[in-house]
Amino acid sequence: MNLSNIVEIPRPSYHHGDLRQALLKAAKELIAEAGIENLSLRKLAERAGVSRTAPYHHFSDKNDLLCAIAAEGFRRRHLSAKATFDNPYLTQEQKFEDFICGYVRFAADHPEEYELMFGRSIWKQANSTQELRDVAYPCFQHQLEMIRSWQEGGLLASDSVAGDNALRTSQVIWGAVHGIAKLLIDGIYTDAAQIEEISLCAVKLFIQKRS
Amino acid sequence: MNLSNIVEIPRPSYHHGDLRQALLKAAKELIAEAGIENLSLRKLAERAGVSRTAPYHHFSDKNDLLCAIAAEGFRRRHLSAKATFDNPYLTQEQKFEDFICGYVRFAADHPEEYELMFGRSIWKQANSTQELRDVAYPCFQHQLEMIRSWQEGGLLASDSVAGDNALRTSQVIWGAVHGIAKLLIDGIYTDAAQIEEISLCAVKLFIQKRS
DNA sequence: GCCGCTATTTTGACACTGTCAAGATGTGTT
DNA sequence: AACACATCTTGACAGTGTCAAAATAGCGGC
Repeated sequence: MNLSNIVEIPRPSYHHGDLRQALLKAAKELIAEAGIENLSLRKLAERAGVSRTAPYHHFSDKNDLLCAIAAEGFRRRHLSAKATFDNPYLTQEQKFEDFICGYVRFAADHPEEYELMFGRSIWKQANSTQELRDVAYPCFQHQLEMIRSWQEGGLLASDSVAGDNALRTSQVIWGAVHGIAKLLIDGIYTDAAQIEEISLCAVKLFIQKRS
Repeated sequence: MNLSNIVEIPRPSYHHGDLRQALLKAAKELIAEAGIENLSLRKLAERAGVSRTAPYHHFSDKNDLLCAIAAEGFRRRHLSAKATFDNPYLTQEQKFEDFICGYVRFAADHPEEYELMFGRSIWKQANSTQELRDVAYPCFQHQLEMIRSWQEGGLLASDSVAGDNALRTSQVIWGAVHGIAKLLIDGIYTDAAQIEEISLCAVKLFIQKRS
């Protein structure tokens, strides 16, 4: 009945032509150029060629916009991690190594986006959007499943500890890559040249030794 | 010659009576109350009972002030870590466990201060004060020495890896506690109730297994 | 083809921020 | 008493996030 669906346009949009998407794109550019703390809604609006308050009809808040960008980052990371883990041609060890190294490299390659994804502002005090949580939690969950599988495969230790073992192990290993990434990004006592060495050292430390 | 040194006052100070110290104190209070991102120099000045721009005669910058507070945090943490490590009545294992648990507990107990110490703003792009670096680097160095000692004592693995082994191991372990602390503080996939369990799990994962 | 409804955008305004320049005020030294 | 200097205040500026009200554009129905 609807004659206008010959060409599929997700949102015809009245004035601008999908301002929401344009804003997200411009925001990512600005963040890549000058960092998150230098992103202002006004500069963003200007780059999108639109007035200061126009963004407020597509995002309730600055926080809302940041969450949307962060959600994209989680989607990308999740897909990438899944691809490696589901690759049937890789051994357990290779998958684990790729998880560690891939995680740190992801953060090092997109420092500003990573900072946004895990910077405190969007998670602290219930600032996180429903959308962000819907995207991020499956990502966390997937990490947990991978760890559990590596434990069952004997690659990672699974001595009895208090509480859920796989969860605890997952939190520690995630903490490790997260911490390494953060220290790297902030340039504290490390620099980009050591990424690979540190990641591989982490792999060695975590893998169950067998003599 | 100087008659006024009967009572030692570090800085007699003209009007206020050591405003610098008062500002640091007030700043720590405000941060503890409302978080770092809600600290403004104007509110700070008001609480200290002083005009908006008065702080600029004691700190060149907002960043300068933040660095000064962070430096205090590093001093405290350094002393605490040193005390445990130098305690002759503790075994290697106890010291290592205390290092891991103590680190995470420190962050969990003073989340705002920890966020300040390792929040990106003061380290990124050469924002760090000379004072801050002078305090923080010995702190980092001490961590490295502890790790090296635990490796030599056989508590931690020291398989040959690329580059300086103790340094790499130290970066990984520090990364782990740092990451765990960050995830905890930001409330990502964990909460305070799991601190001890996670820390102990980390200890178990890192300690060299002997069968 | 015109009218109204609603989605979209703009203009104006407010309170707040960090920081600078210039002036005022107190303190110690000569 | 007079000067130099440390300290603090007032005024100002550009920038920020966000709200309220007005303007504009596109769609349906008549």
